[in-house]
Amino acid sequence: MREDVEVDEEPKCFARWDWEEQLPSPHELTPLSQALITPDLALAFGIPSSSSAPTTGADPAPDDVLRRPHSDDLNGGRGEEEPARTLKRPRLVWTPQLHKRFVDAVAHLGIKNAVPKTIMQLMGVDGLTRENVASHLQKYRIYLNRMQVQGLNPSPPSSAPQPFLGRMPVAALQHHQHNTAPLQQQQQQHQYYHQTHLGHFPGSGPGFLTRNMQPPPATHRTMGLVPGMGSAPVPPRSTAGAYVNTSEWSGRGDGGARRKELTLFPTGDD
DNA sequence: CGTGTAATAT
DNA sequence: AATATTACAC
Repeated sequence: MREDVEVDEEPKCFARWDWEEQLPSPHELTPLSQALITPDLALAFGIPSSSSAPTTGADPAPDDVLRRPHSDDLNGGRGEEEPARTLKRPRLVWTPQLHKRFVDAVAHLGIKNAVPKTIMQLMGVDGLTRENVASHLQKYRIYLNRMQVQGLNPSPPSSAPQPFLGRMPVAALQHHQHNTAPLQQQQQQHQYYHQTHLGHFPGSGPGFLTRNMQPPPATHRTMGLVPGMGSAPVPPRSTAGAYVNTSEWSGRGDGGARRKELTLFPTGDD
């Protein structure tokens, strides 16, 4: 009597995420998304507060970057193209830069006020969902607790504190420290994506950076940096770009479980 | 409806 | 292993 337990295979309906096609009109989305942040705070973080884009005519047509070059049909020109709107996004890769922004946001909000939605808004990284932040926040809290307990615990045996993301030099246990960073301004949300099947890069040992290193050389523009300007102020915040990468978890004995990952690039000063 | 937490899934 | 997803309580 053995019931064959059917493991629901994940439908091959990924390969695209409509978040680049169906959304990013900053003024189109629900206005309540940005109402929870005080303009002061938003300004400090360089978040585009509402639809004010008085950028001195720097980006008249932001949509072109968002459009998907139809030339990416590695499919051969057939098959899946309208798999409904139930597409799964690739897993988010929490790069140190992205995590930095997360920690910054949490630190500036104060642990008490740091809730997923607000954190997400403060981070100002588009493509980032509330679930992403919530999941990360959960892990982050566990990490903070570990550190607290560890400090109060006489655990003598050389037990090195387990890092959060490889290294986590940032302590955000303190409450709101008002830090008004002299940010200049921001620009529109420019998403740069690049689909690739790079597998993994060589030359990396065990560690979280095994798979999220620098993006392929094709993905390092539209970072909002002023071209060769010594007086270039702070690079505009919000989103710099994103790319998709296929990586694997356990490369040995597991059969190579590969999945798509989404790596977002916040413009980091770090 | 949004959040916190634990359990579970991929 | 790192994230996602779910279930449930609040």
